[in-house]
Formats: sequence, structure tokens, C-alpha cells
Amino acid sequence: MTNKEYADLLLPGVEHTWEEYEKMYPERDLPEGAMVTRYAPSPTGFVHIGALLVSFLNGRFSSQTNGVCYLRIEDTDQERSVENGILSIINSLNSFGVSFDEGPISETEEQGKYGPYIQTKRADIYRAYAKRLIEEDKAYASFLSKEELDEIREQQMKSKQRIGIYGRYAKDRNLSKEEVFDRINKGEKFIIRIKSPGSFFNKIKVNDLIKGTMEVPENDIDEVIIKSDGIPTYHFASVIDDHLMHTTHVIRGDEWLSSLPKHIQLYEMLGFKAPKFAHIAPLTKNDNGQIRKLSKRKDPEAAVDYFTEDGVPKEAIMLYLATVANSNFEGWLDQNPNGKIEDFKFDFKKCSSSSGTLFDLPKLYNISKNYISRLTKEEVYDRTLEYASKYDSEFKEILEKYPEYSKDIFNIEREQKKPRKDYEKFSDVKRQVWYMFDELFDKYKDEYGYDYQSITDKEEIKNIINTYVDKYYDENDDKDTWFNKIKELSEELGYASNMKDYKENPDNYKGSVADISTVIRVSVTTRSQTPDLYDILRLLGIDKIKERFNLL
RNA sequence: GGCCUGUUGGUGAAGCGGUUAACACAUUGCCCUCUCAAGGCAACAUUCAUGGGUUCAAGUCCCAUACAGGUCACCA
Repeated sequence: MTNKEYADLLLPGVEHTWEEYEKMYPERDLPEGAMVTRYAPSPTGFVHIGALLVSFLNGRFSSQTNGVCYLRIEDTDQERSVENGILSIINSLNSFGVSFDEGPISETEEQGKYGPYIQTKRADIYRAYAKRLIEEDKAYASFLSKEELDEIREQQMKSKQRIGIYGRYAKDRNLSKEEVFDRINKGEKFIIRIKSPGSFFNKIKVNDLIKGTMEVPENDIDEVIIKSDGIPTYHFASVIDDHLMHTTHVIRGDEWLSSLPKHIQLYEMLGFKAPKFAHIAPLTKNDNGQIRKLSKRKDPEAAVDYFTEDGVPKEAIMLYLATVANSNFEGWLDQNPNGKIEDFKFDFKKCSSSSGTLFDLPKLYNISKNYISRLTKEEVYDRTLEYASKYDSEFKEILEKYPEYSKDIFNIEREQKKPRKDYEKFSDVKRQVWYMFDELFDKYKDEYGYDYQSITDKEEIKNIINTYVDKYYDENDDKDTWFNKIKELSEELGYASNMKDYKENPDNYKGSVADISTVIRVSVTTRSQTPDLYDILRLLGIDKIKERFNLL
């Protein structure tokens, strides 16, 4: 039996040879230095915050070098696939501004010349290359059953040896072709493993763009490349795909770091030029003193949707991820307050080489707060409405009913050099402005209660507000005269009009302007803490003010 | 357990043989001020996990120890 016949026996019926496939995926025509990157998720439909970071970075590196970033679906494990998983990943990433030059664009369509971009559709390709390895005597059929594998592992653990199929454990490595032929004819199930040429005692140097050069033992494990269902393993498929799709840079999570020697060996065995690698540190969380990777199963905040539901703008999430990705990003943003993430040049050297980055929620919120403060009143209105439409129908109705009025409210202390920063997320907005709307005011005023501070005497409160509307308030006043009138009111009623005077001689007065302002503020809003009172009164208008005063 | 990586303040970090050990978030205090949010100013690592070594000089180089994380599937 020739090697070719033998390979045909193991993997019959391949459409094209590997040489043909090489021709079908020609070199890309790209400028010098252009990076070809990829994001390669399983179609689980779930987007992990760390995956968003990785896909984002892949996109940035290719686009800042005028390269290509493609999406490849790694569905070699059927069990992980989810209905519409591909589309939901695409949509989710798109909503965060991450898109791809090539790859699937729906469950059935795709764009780009290096496809198919879904691994189960490339089965023939992997078989062709596996066949080549068999012909070259670099791979073999292994009949080890699940039970035998378990037994070997147990034995290895007991005798404290390395776990895996290598050396003398690779029993089927030297089976004769005839014996393999017999067993297959008898219907025995088998898989294809590589004949690892490596030795554990040989150290090789592997280079990572982020971690630097590492010395690791060569891989000597006979990795599975084709599973018994005929589908390749991740390792095999991704190496072939990265080669055929001419990937120059593999940027992925650092859980892959330990399989790097395997991958490098596979590139060598196949005679491929290996791409460059960059392994990104995972996002972690401190779980009662336990620091661990953010987990899809245990941590709701691992899902990107969690923050959207929380009301954090997507842009803010990306800004946060950018600061995590490159530590100098924040300083750059500071220098370029209106800069777009796309204008920043990411650098592998600035990626954290530590073994994990704690996901810092307060920091995210801070970034989010600053981001929202830079929006225009229209943007705040649109985004808040968008949020309310999904999560707060009551507020949605109000916003739709009073668009211009709402925008005026959002504009309080907004369009200025140092804008007001009191919304950390869109879910905060209602909590800060409800009293400006009669419908909400009527509903919530009693629930929250009037928060009078130092002056609580009903008569005195009435006296202050009545005197104020009767004698002092004029809608046409500018801010200075408005406040001067509050000072005058204070004096008339025996309160200090000047805080310094009051602090020096508190006993000379019944209170201060602060107390007077607070009474007016609370009487009209129920809250002792609000944005600028002058703006609030003006927006409410004299009729509403009187109405609310009359309620007391 | 094997292999790999990492360890600078509460957090993210800068630092690449000679700096008062940046910066940002958080926290605390003061100032400003009609409240709040901001903003301004300050405090917060006598020390860079620990122990050795190299050097005139070490967070920075070397070794050991400790701790943490990752990974060891016919999962990706």
C-alpha cells in the first residue's frame, strides 16, 4: 500500500488536494506593514466583554495599518452552536462599532474572497491537509477509546507524569498500514493524531508581541487533528485557516498562550509561515478575595448587554476598553478631548503583559459620566429616549410628549466649558429630572417627600415662598438680578444675604440665603439637591411655581 | 501535580541602571459656593511580594522562595 493509498483509506473522497487549495487562496495584495487580523468566535451568540476587547483590538490593528480584519466562525464543536448565534454576535459587535472587512454577514451570506469563513463549511480543506500529513507520515490513525484514554490519564496522574498522548503512550503511532486497514474494515472508530516530532526536553523560544520571548518545552503530544466525526479540532482548523486566509497577526485572549507551542509545531509540520502572536491579558474580577477571569456563567457583567441595560453608553464601554488595552490611551484622550478612538494608534508594547486586569466598574462609570457630559442636549434626549423606550415606558411617554422642554432640562449647565456631570448612565436621568414634569411630580412627590433641611416650620416656609412670589420673583430677571432679589428677600425676613457674614455671626440671623434658597428649591422640586435653581424656575414658569407653592 | 506567565498605593498603571516612584479612578480633607454635580488645591507607595546576589548606584539585571493567574479534552 502506498502512502497515498493509505491516506485515501483514512480520509476518502477529498474534493481538492492541498496544493489546489494553496492556489485558491493567493497572497493578499496589501501595502507594506498592513496587518491581516481576525476575530474567531464560536457561534454561541454570547459576547463576553473580554471578547469585545479582543475583537475591537483586532479591528484597530488592521485598520490602522490599512490591513484587513475578518470574522471567522469556529463551529467545529457542534454543541456550542446556538440558533442565530452568528447573526447575534455580528449585530452585537456592530452596535459597539466593531465590524469586519470579510466574513459572514448573516447566517447564510458572507463577504470576502478568502471564504468560506465558517469552519464547518471548510471540512474538505482540513481533510486535504490532514491527508497530506498522513502521506508524509506526519499523522496517523489512533484507535484509542475514551476508556483507554481515561485509563492512561489516570495512570499518568498516579505516577505524577505529564498528562497526554506522547512517547510510549502513543500506542497506535507505529501500527502497520495493514493493521490499520484491518481495523478500519472491522468498523473500528478512529481519529487522526499528529506524530509530534518534538521533545519535551527541547526548549524552544516563542515570541509574543505582548509577553515578549518565552522559553517553553517543545510540544511532544500527539494532538488530535481530526475527530471521529471527521471534523477537525480547533488547533488544526485555525492553523490552516490562518495560513490560507493569510493572517499576519493572531490577536487573542491569553488563555491560548499555553497552546502556542502546539500551534507553532503545526505551522512547521505543514510548512507554513507562522503569523505573529499577541496574547491579551484577561479581564478579571475580585470575587471575595478570589481573583479570577470574568466568567460568562457566574458574572452577569461579563455580558456586554449587561452594561447597555444598566444605561452605560456603548461609546463609554469602548473608551473604557481602550484604556484597558493601552495604558497611554487615557492621557491621549485628555490631550484630545474630542478625539475619536479611531485616531489613536494602538501599540502592542502598551498592552498589559500582566496576567490579568481587574474590571473596574467605578472607572467605567467615571468614563461614562464624562462621556455623557460632552453630549449635546439633543444627543442626551435621543439616547435617553432610546434607553427609556426599552426599559422605562413611563419615562418614554413623558419624553415623547415634551421633547423640547426635555432638551431644555438636559441643557441646564451643559453647553459650557465645564459641563455639569450628574448622569453616569442613561438610567440616572429620570432620577435627576422627574420633578420637572407635572405627571411625574404628582406621582412621586409624596413617595419621596419634601426634603426640607434647616427650616421645617410650615408657617415660616409659607411666609418665605409667598413673599417670594408676591414681591420678588420675575421671570424676566437675568441670573444676577434674580439672585440679588433672593438676597433682598433674605434680608427682609431676617436672614443673612451673605454667607460670610452668616458664618461670622450666625447668631445675628435667623439663617442665611442658603436656607432661603433651599426652601424655594424644595418647595418647587421636593429635593434639596438640584441643578441650578434659576434655570429650574425659569423652565417651570411662574404658573407652575405658584401651583406647586399652593400645594403646601 | 507538570508547563507557562505575572507580582509597583484600594484599583488600573508609568517606569527599561542614577526621577521628589508619573498619571487616571477611588478615598479623605480644604477652597469655591444658594444645594448638589462639577471645578481648584492637597493628602494617600520612606518604597516597588520576600530573601539573597551583581553594581559606585537596582522597582529596573541575576538567582531562590512565596503568592496569584492561565493551561494541561475527540471544547473552543
